[in-house]
Amino acid sequence: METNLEKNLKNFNILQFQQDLIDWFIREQRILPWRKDKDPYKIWVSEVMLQQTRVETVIPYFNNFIEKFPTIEALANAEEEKVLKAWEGLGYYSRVRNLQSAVKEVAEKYGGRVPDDAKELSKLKGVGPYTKGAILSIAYGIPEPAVDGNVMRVLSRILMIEDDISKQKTRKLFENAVRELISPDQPSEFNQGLMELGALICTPKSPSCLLCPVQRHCLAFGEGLQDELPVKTTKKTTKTVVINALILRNDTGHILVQKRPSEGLLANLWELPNHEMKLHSAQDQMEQLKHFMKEKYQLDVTIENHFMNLKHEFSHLIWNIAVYNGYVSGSSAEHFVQKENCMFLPLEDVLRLPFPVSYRKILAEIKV
DNA sequence: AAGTCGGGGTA
DNA sequence: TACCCAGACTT
Repeated sequence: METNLEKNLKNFNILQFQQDLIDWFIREQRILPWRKDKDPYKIWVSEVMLQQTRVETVIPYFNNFIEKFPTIEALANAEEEKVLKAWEGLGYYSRVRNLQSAVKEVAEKYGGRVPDDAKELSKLKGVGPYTKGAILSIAYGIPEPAVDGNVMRVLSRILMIEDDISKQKTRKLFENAVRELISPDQPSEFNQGLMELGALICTPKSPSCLLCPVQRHCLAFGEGLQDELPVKTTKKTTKTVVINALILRNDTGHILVQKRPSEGLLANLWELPNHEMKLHSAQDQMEQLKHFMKEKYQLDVTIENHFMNLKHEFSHLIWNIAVYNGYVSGSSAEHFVQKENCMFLPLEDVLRLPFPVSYRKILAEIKV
């Protein structure tokens, strides 16, 4: 039984397509910091940073990260807190915790050399099908598919593939397509060419087909259907959570901060003491906050005033944060025990810790 | 297969 | 607003 993909590849000039794509990429590619050499470690770092993140956003983070952690050994031996600080603001923080964990494994098991084997790469934390293929093809010149969102969009148009790209299994279909198309001699340029084309020409909306170097190969353009592809179903459920947060000072003006749990949302980042508002409560917000501080920290706090409100949107969640100022007197605070994940610190020390963007915006408003 | 996990740029 | 971005992991 002939598949749809096989049918559409039948009259497809693969060699000419490779040459048109690769020639264009070599001619038009952007100058990017991770393209300066083929150090597998740097390629790896860049690929992890680029997951669900735009190139322009990544550039300064990449430069700073490589400056601080220039080698496998440097990252393997770094404190997690320093590593998270270098990732602060980039989002998806489990990426960098997985990266450091995997780098430690490479240092121990492979003598600090990034594996060039698909199975060994797949065992590393945070290295999925895309990142594995990107490292193999870009750093080692091995013809493996590296299918990301760009590649699925580009190839869905070129090959008229109408499968839903939001489905997990569809990626395998595109990997098979790439295996048919990829240049065995220049897999790095081929894979990067597909992604660069998706970023610069074959964009999600209003693709620049008149400028496209592979226009003559594109089945969707031939039919005028480029705007109908790719097929992607969307689902979005964003619930809103109301949060009370407290800037709590003690007699010396130090501020209470705590470290978030090691799993889940914003794992291992720091935050101000806070709790989720119970709606329909008889207590008002300030009463709930005072009660919460007594229950969790055994602190008798005085809420002074409302400081600011902040709305922070995640992909699937919205935080409405109401921030208050408060203080705790020495007599009430004297029994408080500083712990490594919960302590009073002077503001200058607080600012050295890694915070989510939402809390960093609050801290930025605090004067002295 | 569906849900979780950030943040910012763009139309 | 509603996508979308050089995805991976958990359930």
